[in-house]
Amino acid sequence: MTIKDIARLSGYGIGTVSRVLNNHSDVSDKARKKIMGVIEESNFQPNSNARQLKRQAASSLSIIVKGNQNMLFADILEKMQMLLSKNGEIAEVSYIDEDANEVECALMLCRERNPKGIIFLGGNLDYFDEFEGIDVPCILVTNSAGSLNISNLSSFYTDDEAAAYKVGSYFIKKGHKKIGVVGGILSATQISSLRYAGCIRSFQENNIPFDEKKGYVQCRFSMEDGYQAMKKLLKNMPDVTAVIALSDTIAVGAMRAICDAGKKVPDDISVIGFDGISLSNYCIPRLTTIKQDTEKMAREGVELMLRQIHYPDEGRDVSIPFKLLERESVRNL
Amino acid sequence: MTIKDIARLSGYGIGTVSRVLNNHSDVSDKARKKIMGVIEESNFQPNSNARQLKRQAASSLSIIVKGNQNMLFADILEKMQMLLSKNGEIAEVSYIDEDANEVECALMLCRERNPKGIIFLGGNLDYFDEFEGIDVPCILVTNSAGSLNISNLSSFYTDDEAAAYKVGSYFIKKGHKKIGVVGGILSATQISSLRYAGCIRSFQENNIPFDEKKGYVQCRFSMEDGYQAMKKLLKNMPDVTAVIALSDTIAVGAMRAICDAGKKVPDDISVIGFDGISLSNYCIPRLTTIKQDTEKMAREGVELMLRQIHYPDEGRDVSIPFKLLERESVRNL
DNA sequence: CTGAAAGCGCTTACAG
DNA sequence: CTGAAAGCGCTTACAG
Repeated sequence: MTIKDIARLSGYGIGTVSRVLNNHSDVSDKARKKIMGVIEESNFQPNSNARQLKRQAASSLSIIVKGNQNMLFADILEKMQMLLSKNGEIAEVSYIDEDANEVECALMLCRERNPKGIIFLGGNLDYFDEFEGIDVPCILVTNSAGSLNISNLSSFYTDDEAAAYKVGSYFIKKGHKKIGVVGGILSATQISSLRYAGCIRSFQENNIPFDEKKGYVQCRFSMEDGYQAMKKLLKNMPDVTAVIALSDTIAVGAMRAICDAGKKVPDDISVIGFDGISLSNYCIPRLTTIKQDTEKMAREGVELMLRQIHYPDEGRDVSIPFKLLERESVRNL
Repeated sequence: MTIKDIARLSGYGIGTVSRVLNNHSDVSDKARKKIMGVIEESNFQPNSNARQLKRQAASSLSIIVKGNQNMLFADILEKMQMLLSKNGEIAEVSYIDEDANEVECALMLCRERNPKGIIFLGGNLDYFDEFEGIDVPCILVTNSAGSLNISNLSSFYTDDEAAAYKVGSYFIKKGHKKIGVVGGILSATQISSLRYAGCIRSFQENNIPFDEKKGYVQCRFSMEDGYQAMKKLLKNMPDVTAVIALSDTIAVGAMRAICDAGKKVPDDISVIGFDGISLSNYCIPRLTTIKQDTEKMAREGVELMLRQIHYPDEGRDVSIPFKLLERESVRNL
């Protein structure tokens, strides 16, 4: 069933059918009615490849999410889609692996789907040197792209270094001196490096001794990895009293490992996570964590995108305030 | 940059360029080399809309996932993608809302992307009466489509009724008599209805009194909803000793609510979940749950899809055995 | 082995 | 308000 069939069936030309399909105003009511009838009856749906090919015009937005299982991104995505649909925009979302190249993915999207704009949930700055092929407005969320200085690339991010510094300082203020860090593979993700750097700075400024070899166990962002990393940390530092987990997911795994080692959170070991995903408020004990303001990231990101679609604009690089949520997983020493 | 430019730049015709692009054998080495050089140099990428429009031939598989935050589906998806890529197949995945119409989505995909086959992760049988427009092989996972009798629709599922029956009976065998059920909105999801029916059957066969009005609190599949539902159940049935949560996510919320009410799992109240997602093994206490065999679902689903792509075949409706994982959230009464 | 041409299903000036 | 026609960027018989 093609537009030709509809034209034949309705007795009009394909041009008129196309106009009806695209809601143009210059069609007689009679023609519109007749054609609509045939379309509905035959359940016709225009071929979107032909449509895209012809109009070369952008139809929707694209969102690229790094990681299938990332609960933080799932949260932001949900909020963004709500805002977008409230503004009459549709977004196609593509999930890629946590380590995959998002810019390559964006390039492909540009060719195939021709989006009006692209939102990246998570990103690795290393990949962005191929960015020149992309000329629609882009927004990167949770990472800063400020250092790249690309005019059609904005970013909304949490200051991870400062957040981690706050976590470290908080532990120290609570009297902790034997602090360990689990999670994040430094070479792979900027977020980990930034958070780790913040931890280190807090230790140094407060003269807290820290043995990088023993006190820091790298791992991927999953519960199982957090679990294994914590077990290792417990071996490296049997007297550890406070653990900074570089994400909530890792923290949940770490708390389980602490429990399995016969210790209690926070009585024996205190734990703080990052992100503030929903789970952090339902685990037992409730996790003290850095809450990223996903609400604000989603809102400001979408607003800027909507604006830029219409009026090309300078890129922005906006740090979104975070908050340390004090809950049940930390005790005073 | 189009195929025409490449033809001009290389001194060959567009037909030859196209043949090189599609790896046809009937091209001279000289031409291939020259053209490849130009392609690489100019970083040319064929327009996939034109390609799709022309060849009308299926290129990849599609996977439709119902729910962004569904950790069970994320797990199955990951396994399927691994298997698919091992077999040289690529799958495009589309996420839709937990309540959205997956058949509508599939129909759109068929028009736009022309997939070789479609895999549904989750599905609502009510939507499948519009299925006739789809004629590629389809696989539905975690639901049974057997009752539909559609020849190009197979399903791999857990027998939810039997699983719930087993959970109910297990509690009863452990001496529990005051049993509550949280989660799942019966009118919205078949899975909930099936699981609930299994619970009821176990109660009836064992003469356990059950007041549907008080003992069953419906809720959506999230921790927050599980939390609220459990609070309500606690009010309805202050003497409840065992809770069947219709998913692990709900169970985690429920355990938190129990804890906030000053009670302990499993000492005061036992909890069992469904699905066996990763989290169920890291929460405190570890959750006793029905483990769906995602490994097997993924493997058998992908295998059948691969076979059907090549040799059209009858649909199958296969129940995948589940397992009750006995962990730490249940006690003997 | 190669090129010229038809055609995939649409949209949109253009002419009436 | 409407139709005939050009053309989006490809692929693939067809003819050589």
